[in-house]
Amino acid sequence: MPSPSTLLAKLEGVIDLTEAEAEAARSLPARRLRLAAGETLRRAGDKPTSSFLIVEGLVATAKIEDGRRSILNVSVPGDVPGLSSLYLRVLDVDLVAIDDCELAVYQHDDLRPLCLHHPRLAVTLWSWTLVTASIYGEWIVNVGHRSAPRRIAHLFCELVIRLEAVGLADRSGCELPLTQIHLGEATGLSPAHVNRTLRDLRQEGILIVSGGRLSILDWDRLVTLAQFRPDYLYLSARPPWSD
Amino acid sequence: MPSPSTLLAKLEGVIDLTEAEAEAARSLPARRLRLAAGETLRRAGDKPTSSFLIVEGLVATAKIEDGRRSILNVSVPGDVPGLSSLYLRVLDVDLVAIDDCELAVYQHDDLRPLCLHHPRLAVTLWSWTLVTASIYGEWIVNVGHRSAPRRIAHLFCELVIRLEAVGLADRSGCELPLTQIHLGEATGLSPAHVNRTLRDLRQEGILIVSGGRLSILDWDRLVTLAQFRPDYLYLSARPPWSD
DNA sequence: CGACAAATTGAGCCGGATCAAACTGAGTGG
DNA sequence: CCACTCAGTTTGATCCGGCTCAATTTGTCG
Repeated sequence: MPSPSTLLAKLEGVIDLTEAEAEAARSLPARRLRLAAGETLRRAGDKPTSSFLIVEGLVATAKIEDGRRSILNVSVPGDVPGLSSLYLRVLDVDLVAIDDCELAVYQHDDLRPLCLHHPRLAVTLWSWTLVTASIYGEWIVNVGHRSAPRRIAHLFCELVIRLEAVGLADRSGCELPLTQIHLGEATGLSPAHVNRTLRDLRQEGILIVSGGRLSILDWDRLVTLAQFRPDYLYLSARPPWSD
Repeated sequence: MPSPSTLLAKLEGVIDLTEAEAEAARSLPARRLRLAAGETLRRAGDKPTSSFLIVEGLVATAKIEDGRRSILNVSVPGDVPGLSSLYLRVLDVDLVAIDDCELAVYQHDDLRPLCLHHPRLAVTLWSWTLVTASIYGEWIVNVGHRSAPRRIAHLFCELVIRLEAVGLADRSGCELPLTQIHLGEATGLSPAHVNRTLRDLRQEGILIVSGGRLSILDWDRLVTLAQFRPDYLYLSARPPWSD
Protein backbone atom coordinates (compact mmCIF):
# COMPACT_ATOMS: atom_id res chain seq x y z
CA MET A 1 0.00 0.00 0.00
CA PRO A 2 1.57 3.30 -1.07
CA SER A 3 1.33 6.28 1.25
CA PRO A 4 -1.84 8.36 0.73
CA SER A 5 -1.15 11.86 -0.51
CA THR A 6 -4.47 13.42 0.47
CA LEU A 7 -6.82 13.21 3.40
CA LEU A 8 -9.43 11.78 1.04
CA ALA A 9 -7.13 8.94 0.04
CA LYS A 10 -6.18 8.27 3.63
CA LEU A 11 -9.83 8.18 4.71
CA GLU A 12 -10.73 5.86 1.86
CA GLY A 13 -8.00 3.51 2.99
CA VAL A 14 -9.68 3.11 6.37
CA ILE A 15 -13.46 3.22 5.90
CA ASP A 16 -16.03 2.96 3.14
CA LEU A 17 -17.12 6.52 2.52
CA THR A 18 -20.72 7.37 1.71
CA GLU A 19 -21.18 9.57 -1.33
CA ALA A 20 -21.82 12.60 0.89
CA GLU A 21 -18.70 11.92 2.93
CA ALA A 22 -16.56 11.37 -0.12
CA GLU A 23 -17.86 14.56 -1.65
CA ALA A 24 -17.16 16.52 1.53
CA ALA A 25 -13.65 15.14 1.77
CA ARG A 26 -13.06 15.72 -1.91
CA SER A 27 -14.01 19.37 -1.70
CA LEU A 28 -11.61 20.08 1.15
CA PRO A 29 -9.23 22.78 -0.01
CA ALA A 30 -5.69 21.47 0.29
CA ARG A 31 -2.49 23.38 -0.08
CA ARG A 32 0.85 21.75 -0.89
CA LEU A 33 3.89 22.74 1.11
CA ARG A 34 7.53 21.77 0.85
CA LEU A 35 10.07 22.18 3.58
CA ALA A 36 13.78 21.64 3.94
CA ALA A 37 15.36 19.30 6.47
CA GLY A 38 15.59 20.84 9.91
CA GLU A 39 12.84 23.40 9.42
CA THR A 40 10.44 23.88 12.30
CA LEU A 41 6.81 23.94 11.18
CA ARG A 42 5.19 24.47 14.53
CA ARG A 43 6.55 25.59 17.83
CA ALA A 44 5.21 24.79 21.29
CA GLY A 45 2.82 27.58 22.20
CA ASP A 46 1.63 28.08 18.62
CA LYS A 47 -2.09 28.17 17.92
CA PRO A 48 -2.15 26.51 14.53
CA THR A 49 -5.00 27.23 12.13
CA SER A 50 -4.20 24.24 9.97
CA SER A 51 -3.00 20.66 10.15
CA PHE A 52 -1.16 18.66 7.54
CA LEU A 53 -0.79 15.20 6.21
CA ILE A 54 2.74 14.09 5.42
CA VAL A 55 3.09 13.21 1.74
CA GLU A 56 6.83 12.67 1.82
CA GLY A 57 9.54 12.83 4.46
CA LEU A 58 9.66 12.41 8.22
CA VAL A 59 8.50 14.83 10.89
CA ALA A 60 9.57 14.76 14.52
CA THR A 61 7.28 15.73 17.38
CA ALA A 62 9.54 17.17 20.05
CA LYS A 63 9.80 19.14 23.26
CA ILE A 64 12.68 21.38 24.23
CA GLU A 65 13.74 22.01 27.80
CA ASP A 66 16.96 23.78 28.85
CA GLY A 67 18.09 23.48 25.26
CA ARG A 68 17.77 19.71 25.49
CA ARG A 69 15.41 18.25 22.95
CA SER A 70 13.24 15.16 23.45
CA ILE A 71 11.65 13.54 20.43
CA LEU A 72 8.23 12.12 21.33
CA ASN A 73 7.34 10.57 18.00
CA VAL A 74 8.53 10.26 14.44
CA SER A 75 5.71 10.71 11.94
CA VAL A 76 5.87 9.02 8.55
CA PRO A 77 4.08 9.66 5.26
CA GLY A 78 0.33 9.33 5.72
CA ASP A 79 0.48 10.59 9.30
CA VAL A 80 -1.08 13.83 10.52
CA PRO A 81 1.21 15.04 13.30
CA GLY A 82 -0.16 17.80 15.47
CA LEU A 83 -3.78 16.92 14.65
CA SER A 84 -4.42 17.49 18.35
CA SER A 85 -4.38 21.24 17.66
CA LEU A 86 -7.68 20.81 15.82
CA TYR A 87 -9.37 20.68 19.22
CA LEU A 88 -6.63 21.65 21.65
CA ARG A 89 -6.03 25.19 20.51
CA VAL A 90 -2.49 25.62 21.67
CA LEU A 91 0.11 23.11 20.66
CA ASP A 92 2.57 22.06 23.35
CA VAL A 93 5.17 20.47 21.10
CA ASP A 94 7.45 21.41 18.24
CA LEU A 95 7.05 19.82 14.82
CA VAL A 96 10.31 19.60 12.93
CA ALA A 97 11.07 18.30 9.45
CA ILE A 98 13.73 15.62 9.79
CA ASP A 99 14.49 15.55 6.09
CA ASP A 100 13.00 17.36 3.10
CA CYS A 101 9.24 17.06 3.32
CA GLU A 102 6.14 17.50 1.26
CA LEU A 103 2.90 18.20 3.06
CA ALA A 104 -0.78 18.52 2.25
CA VAL A 105 -2.16 21.32 4.40
CA TYR A 106 -5.78 21.58 5.57
CA GLN A 107 -7.35 24.55 7.31
CA HIS A 108 -8.97 23.86 10.66
CA ASP A 109 -11.82 26.07 9.52
CA ASP A 110 -12.49 23.44 6.87
CA LEU A 111 -11.82 20.39 9.01
CA ARG A 112 -14.01 21.36 11.94
CA PRO A 113 -17.21 21.70 9.89
CA LEU A 114 -16.30 18.42 8.24
CA CYS A 115 -16.20 16.77 11.66
CA LEU A 116 -19.44 18.37 12.82
CA HIS A 117 -21.40 17.37 9.71
CA HIS A 118 -19.82 13.95 9.19
CA PRO A 119 -19.48 12.22 12.54
CA ARG A 120 -18.02 9.06 11.00
CA LEU A 121 -15.19 11.12 9.58
CA ALA A 122 -14.74 12.83 12.92
CA VAL A 123 -14.45 9.49 14.62
CA THR A 124 -11.90 8.36 12.06
CA LEU A 125 -9.69 11.38 12.69
CA TRP A 126 -10.23 10.82 16.39
CA SER A 127 -8.97 7.27 16.09
CA TRP A 128 -5.78 8.52 14.44
CA THR A 129 -5.06 10.68 17.44
CA LEU A 130 -5.75 7.65 19.64
CA VAL A 131 -3.12 5.64 17.80
CA THR A 132 -0.65 8.47 18.33
CA ALA A 133 -1.43 8.36 22.04
CA SER A 134 -0.86 4.62 22.06
CA ILE A 135 2.54 5.12 20.45
CA TYR A 136 3.38 7.72 23.08
CA GLY A 137 2.52 5.13 25.69
CA GLU A 138 4.91 2.62 24.24
CA TRP A 139 7.61 5.28 24.13
CA ILE A 140 7.19 5.93 27.83
CA VAL A 141 8.07 2.29 28.38
CA ASN A 142 10.89 2.36 25.84
CA VAL A 143 12.61 5.43 27.13
CA GLY A 144 11.94 4.86 30.80
CA HIS A 145 12.35 1.17 31.40
CA ARG A 146 14.57 -0.48 28.80
CA SER A 147 18.30 -0.91 28.18
CA ALA A 148 20.07 1.05 25.47
CA PRO A 149 20.28 -1.74 22.89
CA ARG A 150 16.63 -2.59 23.41
CA ARG A 151 15.58 1.04 23.05
CA ILE A 152 17.36 1.41 19.75
CA ALA A 153 16.16 -1.96 18.51
CA HIS A 154 12.59 -1.15 19.46
CA LEU A 155 12.68 2.22 17.75
CA PHE A 156 13.97 0.61 14.57
CA CYS A 157 11.34 -2.12 14.66
CA GLU A 158 8.61 0.47 15.04
CA LEU A 159 9.92 2.64 12.23
CA VAL A 160 10.35 -0.26 9.85
CA ILE A 161 6.84 -1.59 10.51
CA ARG A 162 5.24 1.84 10.17
CA LEU A 163 7.19 2.61 7.01
CA GLU A 164 6.45 -0.82 5.61
CA ALA A 165 2.74 -0.11 6.00
CA VAL A 166 3.10 2.75 3.53
CA GLY A 167 5.45 0.96 1.19
CA LEU A 168 8.64 2.66 2.31
CA ALA A 169 10.43 -0.22 3.99
CA ASP A 170 10.69 -3.96 4.09
CA ARG A 171 12.24 -6.35 6.57
CA SER A 172 15.64 -5.68 5.03
CA GLY A 173 15.57 -2.03 5.99
CA CYS A 174 14.67 1.46 4.84
CA GLU A 175 15.95 4.94 4.17
CA LEU A 176 16.77 6.50 7.52
CA PRO A 177 17.36 10.25 7.52
CA LEU A 178 17.74 10.27 11.31
CA THR A 179 21.15 11.25 12.65
CA GLN A 180 22.61 9.70 15.77
CA ILE A 181 21.68 12.93 17.51
CA HIS A 182 18.05 12.32 16.55
CA LEU A 183 18.27 8.74 17.74
CA GLY A 184 19.61 9.98 21.06
CA GLU A 185 16.79 12.47 21.43
CA ALA A 186 14.25 9.77 20.62
CA THR A 187 15.65 7.21 23.04
CA GLY A 188 16.93 9.33 25.90
CA LEU A 189 20.52 8.28 25.22
CA SER A 190 23.59 10.43 24.66
CA PRO A 191 24.87 10.60 21.08
CA ALA A 192 28.07 8.91 22.15
CA HIS A 193 26.20 5.98 23.60
CA VAL A 194 23.94 5.73 20.58
CA ASN A 195 27.07 5.39 18.51
CA ARG A 196 28.50 2.65 20.69
CA THR A 197 25.19 0.82 20.72
CA LEU A 198 24.96 0.96 16.94
CA ARG A 199 28.49 -0.40 16.75
CA ASP A 200 27.52 -3.30 19.00
CA LEU A 201 24.45 -4.07 16.91
CA ARG A 202 26.63 -4.00 13.82
CA GLN A 203 29.24 -6.29 15.37
CA GLU A 204 26.44 -8.63 16.41
CA GLY A 205 25.45 -8.81 12.78
CA ILE A 206 21.96 -7.50 13.49
CA LEU A 207 21.92 -4.28 11.51
CA ILE A 208 23.99 -1.59 9.87
CA VAL A 209 23.21 2.11 9.89
CA SER A 210 25.22 3.90 7.27
CA GLY A 211 24.82 6.51 4.59
CA GLY A 212 21.31 7.47 5.61
CA ARG A 213 20.10 3.91 5.39
CA LEU A 214 19.12 1.28 7.91
CA SER A 215 20.08 -2.19 6.71
CA ILE A 216 18.64 -5.00 8.75
CA LEU A 217 20.72 -8.15 8.57
CA ASP A 218 18.70 -10.26 10.98
CA TRP A 219 15.13 -9.13 11.49
CA ASP A 220 14.27 -11.99 13.81
CA ARG A 221 17.08 -11.26 16.21
CA LEU A 222 16.21 -7.57 16.08
CA VAL A 223 12.62 -8.31 17.07
CA THR A 224 13.76 -10.68 19.80
CA LEU A 225 16.19 -8.14 21.19
CA ALA A 226 13.52 -5.43 21.15
CA GLN A 227 10.82 -7.83 22.32
CA PHE A 228 8.77 -5.97 19.79
CA ARG A 229 4.99 -6.50 19.63
CA PRO A 230 3.32 -4.28 17.05
CA ASP A 231 -0.17 -4.36 18.64
CA TYR A 232 0.14 -0.81 19.93
CA LEU A 233 0.48 0.51 16.39
CA TYR A 234 -3.10 -0.52 15.52
CA LEU A 235 -2.09 -0.94 11.92
CA SER A 236 -5.39 -2.58 11.09
CA ALA A 237 -7.37 0.02 13.00
CA ARG A 238 -10.90 0.28 11.73
CA PRO A 239 -13.21 2.16 14.02
CA PRO A 240 -16.25 0.10 15.08
CA TRP A 241 -19.44 1.79 13.90
CA SER A 242 -22.61 1.47 15.91
CA ASP A 243 -25.28 3.76 14.55
CA MET B 1 -14.70 22.66 41.77
CA PRO B 2 -15.66 19.24 43.13
CA SER B 3 -15.07 16.20 40.97
CA PRO B 4 -17.98 15.42 38.63
CA SER B 5 -19.66 12.11 39.42
CA THR B 6 -21.39 11.60 36.09
CA LEU B 7 -20.55 12.12 32.46
CA LEU B 8 -23.35 14.68 32.31
CA ALA B 9 -21.81 16.73 35.10
CA LYS B 10 -18.38 16.48 33.54
CA LEU B 11 -19.70 17.61 30.15
CA GLU B 12 -21.58 20.51 31.72
CA GLY B 13 -18.36 21.62 33.34
CA VAL B 14 -16.72 22.03 29.95
CA ILE B 15 -19.31 23.24 27.46
CA ASP B 16 -22.79 24.76 27.42
CA LEU B 17 -25.06 21.90 26.46
CA THR B 18 -28.04 22.42 24.22
CA GLU B 19 -31.28 20.98 25.52
CA ALA B 20 -31.01 18.05 23.14
CA GLU B 21 -27.44 17.32 24.19
CA ALA B 22 -28.27 17.59 27.87
CA GLU B 23 -31.21 15.28 27.42
CA ALA B 24 -29.10 12.74 25.54
CA ALA B 25 -26.40 12.84 28.18
CA ARG B 26 -28.95 12.66 30.97
CA SER B 27 -30.55 9.55 29.56
CA LEU B 28 -27.27 7.65 29.35
CA PRO B 29 -27.62 4.52 31.46
CA ALA B 30 -24.90 4.52 34.06
CA ARG B 31 -23.92 1.75 36.40
CA ARG B 32 -22.01 2.28 39.62
CA LEU B 33 -19.07 0.06 40.40
CA ARG B 34 -16.82 -0.21 43.41
CA LEU B 35 -13.42 -1.85 43.43
CA ALA B 36 -10.82 -2.62 46.00
CA ALA B 37 -7.26 -1.35 45.88
CA GLY B 38 -5.08 -3.37 43.55
CA GLU B 39 -7.89 -4.80 41.45
CA THR B 40 -7.33 -4.86 37.71
CA LEU B 41 -10.31 -3.54 35.76
CA ARG B 42 -8.95 -4.02 32.30
CA ARG B 43 -6.09 -6.02 30.96
CA ALA B 44 -4.06 -5.35 27.83
CA GLY B 45 -5.71 -7.29 25.04
CA ASP B 46 -9.22 -6.81 26.42
CA LYS B 47 -11.97 -5.57 24.13
CA PRO B 48 -13.96 -3.50 26.57
CA THR B 49 -17.64 -2.85 25.91
CA SER B 50 -17.79 -0.01 28.38
CA SER B 51 -15.76 2.91 29.71
CA PHE B 52 -15.96 4.55 33.08
CA LEU B 53 -15.60 7.86 34.76
CA ILE B 54 -13.74 7.83 38.06
CA VAL B 55 -15.95 9.10 40.86
CA GLU B 56 -13.52 8.35 43.65
CA GLY B 57 -10.03 6.91 43.90
CA LEU B 58 -7.05 6.70 41.59
CA VAL B 59 -6.54 4.42 38.60
CA ALA B 60 -3.19 3.59 37.02
CA THR B 61 -2.76 3.00 33.30
CA ALA B 62 0.07 0.52 32.99
CA LYS B 63 1.96 -1.88 30.79
CA ILE B 64 3.64 -5.07 31.93
CA GLU B 65 6.69 -6.54 30.27
CA ASP B 66 8.78 -9.41 31.68
CA GLY B 67 6.88 -8.96 34.91
CA ARG B 68 8.10 -5.39 35.12
CA ARG B 69 5.30 -2.84 35.26
CA SER B 70 5.42 0.66 33.81
CA ILE B 71 2.78 3.15 34.87
CA LEU B 72 1.90 5.46 31.98
CA ASN B 73 -0.57 7.70 33.73
CA VAL B 74 -2.40 8.13 37.00
CA SER B 75 -6.05 9.02 36.48
CA VAL B 76 -7.91 11.06 39.08
CA PRO B 77 -11.61 11.54 39.82
CA GLY B 78 -13.36 13.04 36.81
CA ASP B 79 -11.04 11.26 34.37
CA VAL B 80 -12.12 8.58 31.92
CA PRO B 81 -9.12 6.26 31.59
CA GLY B 82 -9.23 3.81 28.73
CA LEU B 83 -11.66 5.95 26.73
CA SER B 84 -9.50 5.06 23.75
CA SER B 85 -11.22 1.67 23.66
CA LEU B 86 -14.37 3.44 22.50
CA TYR B 87 -12.82 3.60 19.04
CA LEU B 88 -9.72 1.42 19.31
CA ARG B 89 -11.38 -1.91 19.94
CA VAL B 90 -8.59 -3.63 21.77
CA LEU B 91 -6.98 -2.01 24.72
CA ASP B 92 -3.19 -2.23 24.94
CA VAL B 93 -2.81 -1.26 28.58
CA ASP B 94 -3.89 -2.47 31.99
CA LEU B 95 -6.13 -0.34 34.17
CA VAL B 96 -5.54 -0.92 37.86
CA ALA B 97 -7.24 0.57 40.91
CA ILE B 98 -4.55 2.13 43.07
CA ASP B 99 -6.81 2.51 46.07
CA ASP B 100 -10.49 1.75 46.64
CA CYS B 101 -12.44 3.25 43.76
CA GLU B 102 -15.93 4.18 42.79
CA LEU B 103 -16.72 4.33 39.09
CA ALA B 104 -19.60 5.36 36.85
CA VAL B 105 -19.73 2.88 34.00
CA TYR B 106 -21.10 3.65 30.52
CA GLN B 107 -21.71 1.14 27.75
CA HIS B 108 -19.96 1.81 24.47
CA ASP B 109 -23.21 0.86 22.77
CA ASP B 110 -24.69 3.94 24.42
CA LEU B 111 -21.72 6.24 23.98
CA ARG B 112 -21.14 5.61 20.28
CA PRO B 113 -24.67 6.66 19.22
CA LEU B 114 -24.27 9.67 21.47
CA CYS B 115 -21.13 10.64 19.54
CA LEU B 116 -22.72 10.05 16.15
CA HIS B 117 -25.83 12.11 16.91
CA HIS B 118 -24.18 14.85 18.92
CA PRO B 119 -20.93 15.84 17.26
CA ARG B 120 -20.15 18.53 19.82
CA LEU B 121 -20.22 15.90 22.54
CA ALA B 122 -18.06 13.64 20.41
CA VAL B 123 -15.53 16.41 20.02
CA THR B 124 -15.55 17.01 23.74
CA LEU B 125 -14.77 13.37 24.51
CA TRP B 126 -12.16 13.49 21.76
CA SER B 127 -10.49 16.43 23.42
CA TRP B 128 -10.25 14.47 26.67
CA THR B 129 -8.31 11.77 24.90
CA LEU B 130 -6.09 14.48 23.43
CA VAL B 131 -5.25 15.76 26.88
CA THR B 132 -4.34 12.24 27.93
CA ALA B 133 -2.01 12.03 24.94
CA SER B 134 -0.43 15.33 25.92
CA ILE B 135 0.20 13.99 29.41
CA TYR B 136 1.78 10.88 27.90
CA GLY B 137 4.08 13.19 25.94
CA GLU B 138 5.22 14.96 29.05
CA TRP B 139 5.85 11.61 30.71
CA ILE B 140 8.13 10.58 27.87
CA VAL B 141 10.25 13.60 28.72
CA ASN B 142 10.00 13.00 32.44
CA VAL B 143 10.95 9.38 32.43
CA GLY B 144 13.47 9.58 29.61
CA HIS B 145 15.36 12.79 30.07
CA ARG B 146 15.29 13.98 33.66
CA SER B 147 17.17 13.27 36.89
CA ALA B 148 15.57 11.26 39.68
CA PRO B 149 14.70 14.20 41.95
CA ARG B 150 13.19 16.10 39.05
CA ARG B 151 11.14 13.11 37.96
CA ILE B 152 9.63 12.69 41.39
CA ALA B 153 9.10 16.41 41.83
CA HIS B 154 7.44 16.68 38.44
CA LEU B 155 5.12 13.77 39.12
CA PHE B 156 4.06 15.31 42.41
CA CYS B 157 3.47 18.72 40.81
CA GLU B 158 1.30 17.15 38.16
CA LEU B 159 -0.71 15.12 40.64
CA VAL B 160 -1.29 18.04 42.96
CA ILE B 161 -2.42 20.33 40.14
CA ARG B 162 -4.74 17.73 38.67
CA LEU B 163 -6.17 16.83 42.06
CA GLU B 164 -6.53 20.48 42.96
CA ALA B 165 -8.64 20.97 39.85
CA VAL B 166 -11.20 18.56 41.30
CA GLY B 167 -10.97 19.81 44.85
CA LEU B 168 -8.81 17.02 46.20
CA ALA B 169 -5.56 18.86 46.87
CA ASP B 170 -4.14 22.24 47.57
CA ARG B 171 -0.61 23.59 47.48
CA SER B 172 0.05 22.09 50.88
CA GLY B 173 -0.49 18.55 49.64
CA CYS B 174 -3.00 15.76 49.20
CA GLU B 175 -3.88 12.21 50.04
CA LEU B 176 -1.43 9.98 48.22
CA PRO B 177 -2.32 6.29 48.07
CA LEU B 178 0.70 5.57 45.85
CA THR B 179 3.37 3.33 47.34
CA GLN B 180 7.06 3.83 46.62
CA ILE B 181 6.73 0.86 44.29
CA HIS B 182 4.09 2.77 42.32
CA LEU B 183 6.27 5.86 42.26
CA GLY B 184 9.12 3.77 40.86
CA GLU B 185 6.92 2.31 38.16
CA ALA B 186 5.70 5.77 37.24
CA THR B 187 9.15 7.34 37.08
CA GLY B 188 11.33 4.52 35.82
CA LEU B 189 13.29 4.40 39.07
CA SER B 190 13.98 1.48 41.38
CA PRO B 191 12.01 1.46 44.64
CA ALA B 192 15.26 1.82 46.57
CA HIS B 193 16.18 4.93 44.68
CA VAL B 194 12.70 6.38 45.04
CA ASN B 195 13.12 5.96 48.76
CA ARG B 196 16.49 7.74 48.81
CA THR B 197 15.15 10.52 46.62
CA LEU B 198 12.17 11.05 48.91
CA ARG B 199 14.55 11.20 51.86
CA ASP B 200 16.59 13.88 50.11
CA LEU B 201 13.49 15.91 49.32
CA ARG B 202 12.46 15.60 52.95
CA GLN B 203 15.88 16.65 54.23
CA GLU B 204 15.77 19.59 51.85
CA GLY B 205 12.55 20.64 53.52
CA ILE B 206 10.60 20.44 50.28
CA LEU B 207 8.06 17.74 51.04
CA ILE B 208 7.20 14.79 53.24
CA VAL B 209 5.54 11.58 52.09
CA SER B 210 4.19 9.67 55.02
CA GLY B 211 1.12 7.77 56.09
CA GLY B 212 -0.49 7.86 52.69
CA ARG B 213 -0.21 11.61 52.47
CA LEU B 214 1.95 14.02 50.50
CA SER B 215 2.75 17.12 52.51
CA ILE B 216 4.33 19.91 50.55
CA LEU B 217 6.45 22.18 52.69
CA ASP B 218 7.73 24.46 49.94
CA TRP B 219 5.63 24.50 46.78
CA ASP B 220 7.78 27.11 45.06
CA ARG B 221 10.97 25.13 45.45
CA LEU B 222 9.17 22.00 44.32
CA VAL B 223 8.02 23.73 41.13
CA THR B 224 11.49 25.13 40.54
CA LEU B 225 13.13 21.76 41.02
CA ALA B 226 10.63 20.12 38.67
CA GLN B 227 10.69 23.05 36.28
CA PHE B 228 7.00 22.39 36.14
CA ARG B 229 4.83 24.16 33.54
CA PRO B 230 1.22 23.02 33.64
CA ASP B 231 0.37 24.01 30.05
CA TYR B 232 0.35 20.40 28.89
CA LEU B 233 -2.50 19.56 31.26
CA TYR B 234 -4.91 21.84 29.35
CA LEU B 235 -6.84 22.45 32.53
CA SER B 236 -8.86 25.19 30.87
CA ALA B 237 -9.45 23.11 27.76
CA ARG B 238 -12.56 24.22 25.93
CA PRO B 239 -12.82 22.88 22.43
CA PRO B 240 -13.12 25.63 19.83
CA TRP B 241 -16.44 25.32 17.99
CA SER B 242 -16.67 26.39 14.41
CA ASP B 243 -20.01 25.41 12.99
C1' DC C 1 40.05 22.77 -1.18
C1' DG C 2 37.98 24.35 2.96
C1' DA C 3 34.19 24.23 6.16
C1' DC C 4 31.09 22.12 8.97
C1' DA C 5 28.08 18.69 10.63
C1' DA C 6 28.08 14.11 11.92
C1' DA C 7 30.35 9.91 13.39
C1' DT C 8 33.75 7.65 16.16
C1' DT C 9 36.61 6.55 19.98
C1' DG C 10 38.90 6.90 24.61
C1' DA C 11 39.21 8.00 29.64
C1' DG C 12 37.08 8.76 33.71
C1' DC C 13 33.18 9.42 36.42
C1' DC C 14 28.66 9.09 38.59
C1' DG C 15 23.72 8.30 39.08
C1' DG C 16 20.98 4.92 39.80
C1' DA C 17 20.47 -0.34 39.77
C1' DT C 18 20.94 -4.54 42.29
C1' DC C 19 21.01 -7.37 46.15
C1' DA C 20 20.51 -8.23 50.82
C1' DA C 21 19.13 -7.26 55.44
C1' DA C 22 16.65 -4.99 58.93
C1' DC C 23 12.83 -2.36 60.30
C1' DT C 24 8.04 -0.56 60.51
C1' DG C 25 3.21 -0.88 60.79
C1' DA C 26 -1.33 -2.36 59.73
C1' DG C 27 -4.24 -6.04 59.83
C1' DT C 28 -5.77 -10.94 61.46
C1' DG C 29 -6.66 -14.65 64.14
C1' DG C 30 -6.27 -17.03 68.44
C1' DC D 1 -4.19 -8.37 73.97
C1' DC D 2 -0.55 -10.55 71.90
C1' DA D 3 1.82 -13.15 68.18
C1' DC D 4 2.13 -13.64 63.42
C1' DT D 5 2.18 -12.19 58.84
C1' DC D 6 2.99 -9.61 55.04
C1' DA D 7 3.48 -5.55 52.41
C1' DG D 8 5.93 -1.62 52.31
C1' DT D 9 9.91 1.21 53.88
C1' DT D 10 14.59 2.07 54.99
C1' DT D 11 19.48 1.56 54.72
C1' DG D 12 24.06 -0.27 53.36
C1' DA D 13 27.45 -2.20 50.05
C1' DT D 14 28.72 -2.89 45.60
C1' DC D 15 28.45 -2.69 40.72
C1' DC D 16 27.71 -1.07 36.08
C1' DG D 17 25.40 1.20 32.26
C1' DG D 18 25.43 5.17 30.31
C1' DC D 19 27.11 10.20 30.73
C1' DT D 20 30.58 13.79 30.10
C1' DC D 21 34.19 15.83 27.92
C1' DA D 22 37.57 16.02 24.61
C1' DA D 23 40.03 14.64 20.56
C1' DT D 24 40.02 12.62 16.03
C1' DT D 25 38.09 11.09 11.82
C1' DT D 26 34.76 10.91 8.20
C1' DG D 27 31.61 12.55 4.95
C1' DT D 28 29.31 16.10 2.37
C1' DC D 29 28.61 20.18 0.18
C1' DG D 30 29.75 24.81 -1.58
